[in-house]
Amino acid sequence: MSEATRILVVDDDPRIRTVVRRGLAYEGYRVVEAASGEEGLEKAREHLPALVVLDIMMPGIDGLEVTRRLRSAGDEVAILMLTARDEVKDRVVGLETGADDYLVKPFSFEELLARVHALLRRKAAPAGEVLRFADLELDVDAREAHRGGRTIELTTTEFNLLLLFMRHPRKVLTRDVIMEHVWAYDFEGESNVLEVYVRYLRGKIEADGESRLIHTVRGAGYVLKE
Amino acid sequence: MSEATRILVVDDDPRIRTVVRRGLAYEGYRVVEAASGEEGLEKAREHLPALVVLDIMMPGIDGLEVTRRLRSAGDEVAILMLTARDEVKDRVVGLETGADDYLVKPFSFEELLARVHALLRRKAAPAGEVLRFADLELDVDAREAHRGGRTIELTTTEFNLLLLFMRHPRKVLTRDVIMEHVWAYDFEGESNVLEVYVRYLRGKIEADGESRLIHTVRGAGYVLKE
DNA sequence: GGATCGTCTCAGCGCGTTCTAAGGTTCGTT
DNA sequence: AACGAACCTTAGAACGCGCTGAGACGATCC
Repeated sequence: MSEATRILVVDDDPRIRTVVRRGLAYEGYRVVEAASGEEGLEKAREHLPALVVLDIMMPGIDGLEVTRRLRSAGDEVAILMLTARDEVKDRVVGLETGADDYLVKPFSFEELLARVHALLRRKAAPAGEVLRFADLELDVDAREAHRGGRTIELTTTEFNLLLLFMRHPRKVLTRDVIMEHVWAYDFEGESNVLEVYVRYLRGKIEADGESRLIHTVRGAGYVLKE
Repeated sequence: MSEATRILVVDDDPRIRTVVRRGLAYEGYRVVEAASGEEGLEKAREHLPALVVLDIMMPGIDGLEVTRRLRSAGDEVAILMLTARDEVKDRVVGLETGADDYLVKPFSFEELLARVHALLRRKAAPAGEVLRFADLELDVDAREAHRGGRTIELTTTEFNLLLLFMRHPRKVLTRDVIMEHVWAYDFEGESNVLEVYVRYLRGKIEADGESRLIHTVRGAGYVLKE
């Protein structure tokens, strides 16, 4: 993506959060923090991170429950679980619940970074990935789309935008979220680039009499749905 | 692959060896066992495995030393290290020594299998002698290409670049990826070597009225496709 | 020492991509 | 129905990416 990958760090221990935040920020990631499971779920919805570093042991909603809720909401975000105890059971339960990998505390930052890289490579850009929605396909490797038997070439911005939609189908994406992900704008600078690019995309993927896929939600943003 | 992938399991604990051997054999791998570091080095030389599952704690030559010797002998085999103690230092030293990944004992077989798969995917080095794409052939041994009945001589850099494309057809390779693979740059300074070499390649493999094979993807990189 | 080959730098330019801006259209609210 | 806000559409300006040709530099061979 044009902008730095977002990572959400959920841990009730502020020291862990700080270490992880600083290290990942130094590596060029955009880091969002949450001090509890509740806050984690909220921030995940708000920022659409590519990966969540999630402590398993937390008061209130613990890491396992956060994972369960994210997954049952259809969120496929990469989850790296931090387990305090070194017990097979914990790790297995974590993976069964829907986490993608785990790391046993205490860990060095280098270990965390290695797992983060591996996960992002595996999850965010798996080889041969083809995203599908309705009769629309997005070939991530080739950076091209397919619909109605034709191949659709996309520019970088068009691709990034469509990728965001395809990764969050049926979910209303607000203007702010889209702008942050595709254009890296922190600030609304009064621009209609987004509308222009939605039009470009529609022109390419909704040719002729094909059904509309990118719908406008007035006052909110856009959704990918039938 | 024409033959089953070979995996060498080095551990002084026969129970571990048995569990791992049975599981991996069930998955279709050819498993070779060794009960000590010395035997491990010997079997590695003899069988040229694609991956070594290596216990770190062994009497005599331990896992770290085995790794060191393999690496200093130029062996790039994938190494998955088994560490008994859950101490950061052990794991980090293991990775620094040249291991590719580690697993903390006790582990479930599923965990082991996941790591083995990931490692093989990452490290696998397909040594095809002649790569083909469309009407273009790349003879890896002779380091020359063929198209339209003629033989195309390539310089080292041209060959490496074309090899990368041929190994990832129809996949957009970003500038960074190409630079890392072909030039091993940390890309500090801006350079357009890549563009220059793409031009050289195009000049050689897309002579006259032949169709374009290396396509530019503006803002991203290049793709090999029809 | 000269010639050839391979690698890489540099600067100018063309053109695709991105974005702005202005006017038009639709929608929701009253 | 009327109004303003939100969104759509279009054209074209501005930007910068990638292409190109020339040549500097070092290595190798004669």
